[in-house]
Amino acid sequence: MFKEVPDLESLSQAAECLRALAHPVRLKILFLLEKNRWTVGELAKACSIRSHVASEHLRLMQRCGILSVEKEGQKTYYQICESQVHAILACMREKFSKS
Amino acid sequence: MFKEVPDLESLSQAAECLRALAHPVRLKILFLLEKNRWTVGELAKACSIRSHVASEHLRLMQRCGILSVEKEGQKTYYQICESQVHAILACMREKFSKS
DNA sequence: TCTATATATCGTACTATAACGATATATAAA
DNA sequence: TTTATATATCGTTATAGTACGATATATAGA
Repeated sequence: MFKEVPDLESLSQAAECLRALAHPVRLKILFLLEKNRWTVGELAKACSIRSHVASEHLRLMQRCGILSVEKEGQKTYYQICESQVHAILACMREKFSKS
Repeated sequence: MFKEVPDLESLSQAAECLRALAHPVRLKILFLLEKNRWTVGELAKACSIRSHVASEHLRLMQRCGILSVEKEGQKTYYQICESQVHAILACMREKFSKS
């Protein structure tokens, strides 16, 4: 099996996904979501940001298929629904974790 | 071994690296560099861009430690020097390749 | 030395992102 | 129904990223 370079359309989609990950707060959110789903408010508190800001980051990642949503009453739970994200988080952890 | 969330400094560095990948042309360049080193001009031609634009993309990726340079005469060869990049390219290929 | 080639850099204009306050909506509880 | 809580959206402003033409540098060959 020899590896081709993806076409421009695929490359653009891939770039869009990577841009969605490429923000310190969004990365933190993803690391928090690695094991469990969290609500907007919980994530906002954990990241020391206002919840409407968290909401915008979450919606951005949802739009490009990284996160999925579950509404329960007032609360909205977000979780990772794109399996490749775990591999990318693992790469980042390996390269940047200070241990 | 339990997984911690990286600190903000690490998250910012990680985000910077991901931003360096998150562009269709830069992704294409990286896919081309997957096996061999290429010159600026070769990459520019393969990506249908002017070589000074290629040069800027390459320098950007070099600055954050993704690419390394070898000058030989007039030519400048770039190559991937960050091993995690291969894993990320594999993720992108898996998700976006149309096969 | 002069010229061509390859690459890099600079200044500018354009576009995209991000953060913010204000406001809107939706649910729950009083 | 009124009020509080949780989340989402909007409009604005600030900042960062991108592409471009022009120009600079560095090497090779005539």
